[in-house]
Amino acid sequence: MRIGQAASRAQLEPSAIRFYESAGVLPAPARTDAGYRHYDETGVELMRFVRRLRALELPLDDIREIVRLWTSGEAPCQPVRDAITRESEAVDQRIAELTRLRAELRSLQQRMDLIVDQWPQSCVCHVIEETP
Amino acid sequence: MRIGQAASRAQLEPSAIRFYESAGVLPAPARTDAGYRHYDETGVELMRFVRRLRALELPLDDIREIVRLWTSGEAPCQPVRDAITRESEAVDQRIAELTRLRAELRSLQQRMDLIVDQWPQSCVCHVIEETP
DNA sequence: CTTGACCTTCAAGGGACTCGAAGGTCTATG
DNA sequence: CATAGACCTTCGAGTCCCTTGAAGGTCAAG
Repeated sequence: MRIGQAASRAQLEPSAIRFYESAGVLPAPARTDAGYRHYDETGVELMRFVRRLRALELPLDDIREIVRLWTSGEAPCQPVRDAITRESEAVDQRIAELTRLRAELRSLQQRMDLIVDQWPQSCVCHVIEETP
Repeated sequence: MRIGQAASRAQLEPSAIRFYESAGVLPAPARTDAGYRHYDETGVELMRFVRRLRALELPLDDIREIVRLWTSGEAPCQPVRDAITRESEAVDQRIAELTRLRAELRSLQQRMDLIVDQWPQSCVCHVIEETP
């Protein structure tokens, strides 16, 4: 099948597939006489595998290595576990950051609403200037 | 003062200041005879203002507009409130996404640990292949 | 006079793609 | 058989927010 159908079956964009190929994540497929990429079931399976790993927001560098082992017949279990561990920690950190940020934004909103209620004409921006 | 001192007083990198200037966020400062950028207190204050808005992870496009009003004497209160509202919603959404992702990652980790405990030699990657 | 710290500009890189342009191919229909 | 329209190709540039590096100029202290 050609890239469009492979893409829709793997739930990826054709542009993403071409990008993964150019980035060395997916192997270069066979070509038809006209130069069209030609994929088989295995190719689509590999795309799905990549999509699932990307859905976990693993970096492409990790996925490339995992796919390399996978396609060379070696089980990439340990790299997968390691990548998931790293990603898990990164996600925890980012959630903590965003939680702090959300509190900060909420507090700013409340203070600005308060000021607008009390002195409708006054400027509200100085609340930004308080924090160091 | 020159860019280095301004940067350390505003808690920004010199490269960031140059970038903000090139991006039209900070105004171009005066120059010494040798071509060095020369900043005064107002310049540093503006840098601090920008840093605080960036610490809220507001996009530079919003900050550029806010700074434009600010430096033209107009109070940018409403744009600031709007930008903070947008950012607040974006942060809420991202936290929700990451929370789902964290649950997914935790679940994968647990299932993989379980498999490794029970069948130490078996491949663990097929847990990735279950999800659609 | 030299050393070292600071400054200048410009170009490139990172991450993970998407989009557009210019052009080739395939298929169904009139 | 011609042609419309859907699909494919490559390549380059754009997104976002800076950082890093190269090549070179300036300044103060020793």
